[in-house]
Amino acid sequence: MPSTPSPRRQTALAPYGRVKQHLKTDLSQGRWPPGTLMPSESELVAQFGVSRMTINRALRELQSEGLIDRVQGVGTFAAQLHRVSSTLTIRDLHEEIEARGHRHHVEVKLVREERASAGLALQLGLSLDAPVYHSLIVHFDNGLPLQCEDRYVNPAWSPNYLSVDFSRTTPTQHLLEVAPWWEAQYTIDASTPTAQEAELLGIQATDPCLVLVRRTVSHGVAVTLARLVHPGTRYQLVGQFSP
Amino acid sequence: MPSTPSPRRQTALAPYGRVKQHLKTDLSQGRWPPGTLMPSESELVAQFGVSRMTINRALRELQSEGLIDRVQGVGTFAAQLHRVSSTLTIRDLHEEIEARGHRHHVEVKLVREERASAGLALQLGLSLDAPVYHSLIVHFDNGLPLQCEDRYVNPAWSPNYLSVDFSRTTPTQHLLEVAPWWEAQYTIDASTPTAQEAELLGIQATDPCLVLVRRTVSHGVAVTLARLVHPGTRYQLVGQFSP
DNA sequence: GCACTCTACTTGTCTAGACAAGCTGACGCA
DNA sequence: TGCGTCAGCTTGTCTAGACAAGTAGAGTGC
Repeated sequence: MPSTPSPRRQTALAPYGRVKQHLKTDLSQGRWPPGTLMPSESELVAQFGVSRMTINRALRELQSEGLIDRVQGVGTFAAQLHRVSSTLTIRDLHEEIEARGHRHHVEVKLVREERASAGLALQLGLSLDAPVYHSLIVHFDNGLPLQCEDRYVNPAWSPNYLSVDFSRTTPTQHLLEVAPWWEAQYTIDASTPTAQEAELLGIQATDPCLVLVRRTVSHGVAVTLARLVHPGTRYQLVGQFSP
Repeated sequence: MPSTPSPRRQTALAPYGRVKQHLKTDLSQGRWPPGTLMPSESELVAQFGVSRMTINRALRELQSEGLIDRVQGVGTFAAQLHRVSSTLTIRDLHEEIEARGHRHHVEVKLVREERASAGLALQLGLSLDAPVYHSLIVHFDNGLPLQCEDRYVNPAWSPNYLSVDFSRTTPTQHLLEVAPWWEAQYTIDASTPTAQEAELLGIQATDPCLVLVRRTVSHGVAVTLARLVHPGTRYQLVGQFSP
């Protein structure tokens, strides 16, 4: 996201940055309540003594940050702030654990070819009973099970998925290489683990778990469907946002 | 976020949009692997036959989307894609339920002034035993308890918090009015509810819950600390992202 | 009252040129 | 060899002007 740019340590901000900063401050102090018409570009040109392109860039970036709404032919308005969206960073678990200075290792419980069930075929865009790769891997943080990764992979994307050494490369890393470009939808909820998951994670079947289900699509073709189960007591998603 | 803009239904994209689209396509097809040097602005000017400002805008937006890295004096590089960040939209529960066409109502269990405990004082930036407002509200979706909202509010931000009619205005809405500008940190995890929460939500004390703890800060001053507990079987966070 | 047109204003975008700032490598000198 | 200088590249930004496209309101004619 285009944040107020290159601070230029101690030095004056670039003009467009000054304009942005000024408007941001005013907005945050309640001048122009949400929905209010703000000054037009030409008014700001006069006020700041810069060219219209400079004003325009400042306003365009504020718009991309969701702070203002602009309507061609009408004007610029302070944004309604009801939507609350946040960036949530989900890093590859291996990186995340190493970044914490902990030791990461995995146990590969299963890597094999299976036949797609009806639901799975639908999710991955395969035909019924088509071959599909299935892996079941448990990730450990300093020897403690942290994630149970149950993953189905579309063989079209990774024909050699079955022969990857997952003790060296996590499936996420591998798939990022074969499909560096993708989109994903995910759901997060809390539920209890399956009996197998409970056993693999070394927890009780009644212990709450944070379950993240993620479906990844690349160029319109499904790549993988993953169910990531974390013991609720050991794992937390963190993030931050502003309106 | 600045996505490829104004589609101009069926019409040709604006030149800067064409450049963006072209580069995006090439990037997604693996020309310029991550870290590779991409064409310079002047090369792109020659290639696309547009002015440098137009190329610059396209590149600047691609950069703000995290697709490329640019270094002054050196060049433009295809971005490393290991970081996976996503936008997660958390709307006001009232809006969310109404948007689903469901009926939303609340039961206010508690609204009162209390004295800040040590931990709470620290989180809200108050002194020990300072007055703090505490509300406990249960939100219902079509009559089914969906969220238990346990909230502490800094009286400095909302002196009349105790007299707000929360059956008409949710605390979120109210606080958005008194502090329209804020930042928040949150954690999401799965755990079991407290005995009180289980009772309020009509679930077993062993049922997994999705717990969202959010601390909101405005102008450097803590506004509120909220613990939102959802029955895991009834609530799901959804989102999507691309690298 | 109603529909139309026309004008003034808004944002959206592009251009050609300019200067600043930062990096790299070649060159020349001690 | 080692070091400093400098040319030539890069991106970062600003400018003044231009035209396009969209909107709202005033005025006009029926």
